[in-house]
Amino acid sequence: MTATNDQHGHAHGPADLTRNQTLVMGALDRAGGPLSAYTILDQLRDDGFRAPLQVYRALDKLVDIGLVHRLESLNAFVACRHPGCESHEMTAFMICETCGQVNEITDAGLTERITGLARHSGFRLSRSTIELRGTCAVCGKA
Amino acid sequence: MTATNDQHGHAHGPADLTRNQTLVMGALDRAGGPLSAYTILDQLRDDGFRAPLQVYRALDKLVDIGLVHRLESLNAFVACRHPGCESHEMTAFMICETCGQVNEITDAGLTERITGLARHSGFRLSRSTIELRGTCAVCGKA
DNA sequence: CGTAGTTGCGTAACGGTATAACGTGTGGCA
DNA sequence: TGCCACACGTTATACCGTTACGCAACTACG
Repeated sequence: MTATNDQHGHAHGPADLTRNQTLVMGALDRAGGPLSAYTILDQLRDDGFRAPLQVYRALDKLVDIGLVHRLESLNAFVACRHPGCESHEMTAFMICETCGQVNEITDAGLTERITGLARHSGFRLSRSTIELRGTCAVCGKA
Repeated sequence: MTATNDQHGHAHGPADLTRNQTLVMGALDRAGGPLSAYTILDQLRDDGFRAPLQVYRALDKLVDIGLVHRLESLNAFVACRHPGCESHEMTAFMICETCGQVNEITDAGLTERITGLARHSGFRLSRSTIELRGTCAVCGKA
């Protein structure tokens, strides 16, 4: 296990993950695409994971930190492509229904349009889910 | 138009719903807001509904026709506010986390922005999920 | 020191969401 | 007549997520 994942550490920073959080993050990084919580659980049996809650607790924290996104339309989770960036509240995803590839995008114009719509209605925005389904360029060629 | 899907006879138009579909649609209309499939099931026990599949089959069809939307972030379903309009592939929802009110909106600028993003990536769009969470104007005043 | 508060962890049990697999009946049509 | 497509009913099961409980470790503070 990596040296910096610890319960006793006090570093502020994204590297400040517990063992379970590190394991879940690793599973998502290895996958390079969306995984369901139960798939993650299965992949971490050998590391001592036994119950869904171990996965969900880690995921909750990782989403909170901004290292992971939840895809509502898939009931799945995916590692953030550009962690460290800010606007995790307004991220859009293009999900290819053929190959399963997920493309994460943040577009200033889109963000502006949506915040404008909300403001216009007097709606105070806390988070947004924007998931586009279809066929990616590669699969579309076939 | 190939088939009538009404076992009792007449064959025209969007009002061409089966008994189960009509009952489910009625439940959603009465509610005036999102309902989970199991809530619908409970409400239709007296009409002979006994199993989730009866609800899900009706919902699938209603969503297909465009009379009902699915809210992915709530695992719930809501009657379309303006049935008959076309762009059901690009509808956005503002969901108040305080009162549960759902506001359905279609904005030409937003639609254009998103189709533009997709086109730019060579992504062929089939459907979209746009769900904004937050606090509505009424609840925000309190 | 002791005690209380906080956080993460492990386990069991459960509840909510959705589908698979099977069989029935009906109407349309070659 | 046989075949097909469609809606329906029922049982069982899979998948997703949470509640509730208790334990251990660290922190803060008197």
